[in-house]
Amino acid sequence: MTTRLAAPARARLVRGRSGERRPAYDPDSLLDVAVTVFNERGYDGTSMEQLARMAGISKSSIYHHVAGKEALLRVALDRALDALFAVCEEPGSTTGPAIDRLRYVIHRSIEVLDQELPYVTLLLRVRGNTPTELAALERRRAFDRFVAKLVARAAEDGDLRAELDPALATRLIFGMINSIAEWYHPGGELSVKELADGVVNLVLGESHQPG
Amino acid sequence: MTTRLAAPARARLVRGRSGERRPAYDPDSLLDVAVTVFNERGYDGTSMEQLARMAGISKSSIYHHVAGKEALLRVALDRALDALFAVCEEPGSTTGPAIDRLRYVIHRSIEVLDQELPYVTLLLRVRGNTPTELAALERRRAFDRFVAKLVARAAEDGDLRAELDPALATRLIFGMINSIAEWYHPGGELSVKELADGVVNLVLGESHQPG
DNA sequence: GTCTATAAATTGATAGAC
DNA sequence: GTCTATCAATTTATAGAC
Repeated sequence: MTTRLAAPARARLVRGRSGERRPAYDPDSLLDVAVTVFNERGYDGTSMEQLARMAGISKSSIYHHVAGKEALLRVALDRALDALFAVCEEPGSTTGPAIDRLRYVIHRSIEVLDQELPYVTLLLRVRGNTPTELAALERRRAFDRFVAKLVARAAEDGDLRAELDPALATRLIFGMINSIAEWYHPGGELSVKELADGVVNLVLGESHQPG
Repeated sequence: MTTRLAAPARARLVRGRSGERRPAYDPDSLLDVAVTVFNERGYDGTSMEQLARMAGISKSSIYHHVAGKEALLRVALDRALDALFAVCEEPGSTTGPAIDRLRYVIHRSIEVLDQELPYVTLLLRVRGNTPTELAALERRRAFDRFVAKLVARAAEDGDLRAELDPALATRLIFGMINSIAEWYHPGGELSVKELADGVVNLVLGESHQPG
């Protein structure tokens, strides 16, 4: 399945809603294209030439919008990481019993996956080949540590069904959550709520999220 | 963590156990090196030059052993897929109640992950950029279908704890299993048995594998 | 079975016109 | 903001000596 992106028309002048002409490409729409192609072919497997073809502009035009290929990657990865860390700041993640916080973070993480799927998918595939990728991996590890603490506290409270080492449980649970990016399609038959409830049900033995 | 592989000595003549001289490189040991580097930097992110440096031989020497970069990938992916399909043929996967077969396949899949970790890891990261990769993805889907049938039958028998759609359960469970490749180290503190029991415990609600 | 040298194509990125 | 033309470096792969 090769996604066909912007027809050349998209790169040309477009009529705005009041009829004015405006440039078709801002950095954001270019980012959308780039992330889609990166996810399809892998970051290293994508050339600027391919990127340009999919965006419907020439290779050199891309450099008018962004500093280079790695800058595109950095912005994309930060978008995913910012969304994940925002969840950690929400009241549901910082107040109440650890097991409830954990359920909340699992639910919200899956919602972030739904809302920012291409960006999170890209993040999950980063290997650490460049400074940009290493920085992203370090931020991702910080998120993992936040969740691991919740799991450990829920285990101390005796609220985890499975008798599992908390660190192992964290890895397995978030391994499951992250794997969703490989097949989930937002807006499809399976709703985010069904999906999140299913995961919580499977790993924590509860059917519904309170609230 | 940049793995340091073969010292140059490895590429030179080596004394066999009876003192005879023999060439240091056969296709198999080259494959081991290649798969390690592919997993570290990604297949597309690895050049033949880097491969040669890690193997301790020159770039052109590699072409004496294999047809090219993609041939190395194909052999590696087949090794992982052959190991997974072998599990499907084992008696534990083909006889008895579906829930027992499922438990068996989960256990054995994790054992394959342990025994063939670099090869399975590489398989799990394939994106479909080349004919070789597409063929591997198709074989992988065939394995998924085999497991999905077991989950569906176990659900029909009423033997699945979670009230989940079988296809969804399959994806979540094997998403969890596959994610193990991202952090697991064979021969470390966590044994394969503990790991497999932990996964089965978490998703099927059982602590031990019979047998 | 290894090497050096090199081919042929592709890569990320820049210069400068419109 | 887009383009063509181009660069320097890198990439996969081959030729041919030892």
